[in-house]
Amino acid sequence: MTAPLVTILDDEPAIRTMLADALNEAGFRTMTFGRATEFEAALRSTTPDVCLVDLSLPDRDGLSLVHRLALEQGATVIIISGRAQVQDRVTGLELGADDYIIKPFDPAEVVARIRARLRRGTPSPQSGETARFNGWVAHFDRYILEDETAAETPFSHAEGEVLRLFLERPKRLISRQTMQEALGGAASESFDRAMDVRISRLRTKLREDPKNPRLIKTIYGAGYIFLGDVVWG
Amino acid sequence: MTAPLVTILDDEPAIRTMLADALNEAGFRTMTFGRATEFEAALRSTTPDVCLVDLSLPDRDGLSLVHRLALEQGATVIIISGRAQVQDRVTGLELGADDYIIKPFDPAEVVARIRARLRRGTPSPQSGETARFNGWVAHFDRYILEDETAAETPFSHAEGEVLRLFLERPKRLISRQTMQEALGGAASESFDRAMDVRISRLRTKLREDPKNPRLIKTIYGAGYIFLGDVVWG
DNA sequence: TCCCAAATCTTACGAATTGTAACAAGCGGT
DNA sequence: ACCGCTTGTTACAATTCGTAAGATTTGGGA
Repeated sequence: MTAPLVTILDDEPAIRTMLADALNEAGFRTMTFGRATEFEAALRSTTPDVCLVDLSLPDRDGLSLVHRLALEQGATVIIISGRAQVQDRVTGLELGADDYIIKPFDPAEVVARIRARLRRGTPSPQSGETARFNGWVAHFDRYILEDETAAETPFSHAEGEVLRLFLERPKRLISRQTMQEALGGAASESFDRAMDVRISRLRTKLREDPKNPRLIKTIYGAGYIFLGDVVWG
Repeated sequence: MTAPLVTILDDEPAIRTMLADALNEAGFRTMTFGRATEFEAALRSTTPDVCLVDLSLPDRDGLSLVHRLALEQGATVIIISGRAQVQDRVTGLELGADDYIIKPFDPAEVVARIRARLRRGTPSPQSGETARFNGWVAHFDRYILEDETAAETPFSHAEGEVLRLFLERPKRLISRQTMQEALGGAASESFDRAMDVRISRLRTKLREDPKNPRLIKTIYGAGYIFLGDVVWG
């Protein structure tokens, strides 16, 4: 568990050292750059956990750099800028920045904001065609569930909807209401055991022990939680 | 693929409607609350994607609410506050908030910041899942209590709420009052043996000797004290 | 020490919620 | 039309959890 690496890209040396000092003090590793080209060169051999980027760079348009970093590389980007207009902040964030800090700033806040980003862990896999979880592989393109012995169990469309919902929000409470909406959407109000039946059938295919389900937990009066460790792809 | 749900908790109606309008305009679903108790009640049946919380609430300390939301429920929390000191922002972020926006704010920026959070995907609660104490391991993610022989005893949601409360404040008096509020939040009203029953059932699962409880001790006329040596993680 | 009222514990019961087997309707293929 | 599969509906079983009420404990006063 090495310390997270934070890169600092700013053309003012004073700001670079101020940030680097504060971050080192807080237990991070740091790398500083005065020009975008240096920074980009370094990116080829390192993957920072968080990139601090000043928008006013001499050699390159900061925003397009942010865009590339965030969208193409999936990096966590925090903009530091002297431009304080709301519109600047909005466009910065929309181009993919994770946060936008205005100069002058307090290093303590920068540290706190970096920590807040890191707490959430890095990127998030988005849903695709297959997902692995706890020995199972779900193939949504083939409507097949595969166990660790490669035995295949087909699942239906309705079951797949429920399963996908669970796999997209693992370890979070999914309320009955949101599940209703996500599925048929038709709010047939109180008389809807349909959802329960779908879940029951899915549980059977996942070979859940009715007395002690390990993957799909019921929270009485609230909803369900899917407890698998999901990896999409 | 329903629109993300954003909850707004603020005691000023003008701000609530301003935010709700902007967010609806931007394509989000919204729910607004003027008091923390209402909000907490709603949380039992819904899981918002992002929670906007104003720190200056009439009926509860906003920071502790943020802490609970962020750490225990793993929710994405954005603080909106009139307190502009750096120290306020740092503590807010350190307590688990994902962002901190200062009043007065521009709704467009709020929208942009919410989008930035959602882009990263909604995280699942990572920390605060298990706690060890006196030979037991409580798995809050699985709703299971494990003894030293690895035998598993499931516990219900209501029991888990009580257990979590104890494990968070070990060796400190927890008054009946605070326990009531921490649990259902339901008004202290008149007859509330419900809490006693929850505790009784929890004691049974922890195999407490009724004559001589070692973990959950009753302080006559005051409340309870949990005596275990708790290690979280 | 003994007694009593308040506080707390426990047990039983029931309303609400959830699980699931069985049946029926719908749909596509033969 | 028949068959097999999917999926909703219904009916009933199982679970959760609060309420009620009697049992037990506590602490103070006689």
